[in-house]
Amino acid sequence: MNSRKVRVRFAPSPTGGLHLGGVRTVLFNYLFAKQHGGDFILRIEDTDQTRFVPGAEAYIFNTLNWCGLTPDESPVHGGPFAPYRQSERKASYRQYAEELVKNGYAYYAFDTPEELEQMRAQFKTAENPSPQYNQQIRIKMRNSLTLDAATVAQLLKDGVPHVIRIKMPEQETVHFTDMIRGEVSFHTSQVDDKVLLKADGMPTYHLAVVVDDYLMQISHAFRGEEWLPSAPVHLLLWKYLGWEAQMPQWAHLPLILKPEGNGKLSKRDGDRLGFPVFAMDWTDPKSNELTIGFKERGFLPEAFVNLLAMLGWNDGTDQEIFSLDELVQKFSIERVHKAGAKFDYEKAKWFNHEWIKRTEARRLLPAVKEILAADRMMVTDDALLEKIINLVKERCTLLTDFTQQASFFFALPAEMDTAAVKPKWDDKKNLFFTELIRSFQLSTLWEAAGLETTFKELAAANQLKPGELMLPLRIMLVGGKYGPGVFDIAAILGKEETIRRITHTLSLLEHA
RNA sequence: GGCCCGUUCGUCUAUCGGCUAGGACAUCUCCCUUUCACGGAGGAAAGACGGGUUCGAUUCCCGUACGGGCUACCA
Repeated sequence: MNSRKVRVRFAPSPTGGLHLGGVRTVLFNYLFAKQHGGDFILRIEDTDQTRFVPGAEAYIFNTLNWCGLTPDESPVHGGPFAPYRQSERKASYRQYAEELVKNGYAYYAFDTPEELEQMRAQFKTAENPSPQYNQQIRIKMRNSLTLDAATVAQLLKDGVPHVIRIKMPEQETVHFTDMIRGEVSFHTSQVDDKVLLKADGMPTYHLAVVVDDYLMQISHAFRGEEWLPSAPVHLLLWKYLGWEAQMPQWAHLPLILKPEGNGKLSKRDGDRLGFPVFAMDWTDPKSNELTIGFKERGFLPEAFVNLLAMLGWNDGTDQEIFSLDELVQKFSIERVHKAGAKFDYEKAKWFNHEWIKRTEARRLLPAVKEILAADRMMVTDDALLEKIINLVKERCTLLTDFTQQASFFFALPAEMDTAAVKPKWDDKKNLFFTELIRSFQLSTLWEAAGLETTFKELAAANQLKPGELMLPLRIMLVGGKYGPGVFDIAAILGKEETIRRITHTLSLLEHA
């Protein structure tokens, strides 16, 4: 259809943490671009100066970096179409708005916020709870359509605050082909006269997105479904500005919904239901309130990207685990679902579990080290840690699970679940372990299989079932009813430490 | 309210007119394991409703219902 270079953009407004749905939009943009050998541009849409949040832009970059979705062009990466922050492009928008006015596609409006409020109050009825600045209303307002030319000229000359609004045509049907939804159409009589240029001289999203997509030669525009209703405004702007031939192809992505059904997923749902919604931790600079992120919850970026991709897309087979590279290869926008998807945290965790299981210990090492360090466990022996990771990773759903699964290798268990053995504890068992200590002391070869043999032979000699003794040994070494095979643990702990822990617990049981 | 979009197991989804409607998560049963997991076997579980079109509809069309989005000088 068009053979020009694929250029896509993600255009967030830096007002806080990056929502999971936002990251998915990035992902689909990225996949599409990379698959077609195109460029992925990050453009910051900071046209609302009242919503500036310090740190939000840096957060976006950190998040993309963590996910491995690096832009080719952005405020920090630079590029041939700089600047990539709309606030820095402010000067370029007015001319286009003025051009629209000159050609009769837009008009000046001098209504104050109070007047607008008044208008809404005045026309508000039960049937029409939110009156719009549309074809019926605009003739009742103060704008260059109702005021005579001289008055308008004077107002302009006096520097009276005003906006520029698009003049929606009366009887037209605007339609386009959405890459996901197919044919979509709107009747212009139902669309209001959106503000294009604000009184502060900044463009609204509607103008900025069209101008910048044009200037930056964007070929495909992917965004959330919540933008669908304003699509006719954008379509018309492309046409009125004379750029129709260069208009990108649109794709409106389905929304990510709350687990229990009603509405799109929000940060609040995560807080309420106990799962992350933001990609990474976000601390609101005003309230200092911390919102947990997937990263800090213990998700691998590979898993995060994978689960996001599967929310609304599949390759038509039963495959569910995809690497980023694989996604780049197999992704197709046509296979993206139309309907919104309810977010299922259980399934999200499953993806992470799968990725932990299939990721090499060596690559898990830095993250695990960090997690243990957060628990005051400084591990210096990488080789040892790697061995431990391999031993326990299949029972870790989140990276943070390594705290429980691995820390007993490095420190005496903080809690000793002696209650689990005490009810069935007797002198016979006590004797057995005393003897076990002795034979462990004598053993020259310290490895799992050998220890198990020693253990079982000794049990037989004492006429005890090994099964009755395994749990006590586990408690002695681990502190609780979890962890990998006991003899594997003993092998890693080493002779001295193993004996020390058995002795220690024995005395605990005696004095309890 | 208006406009727009959507609708297959509880959840994510496969199906592109003829299927015993498949898979995954969760759930249940069993096996493995005298910890917790992993793994294995099996079970229960779905086409919103009503009309068409058709030899035949989950699949195409139209209504209805339900769900969602938008309705700011926010994106």
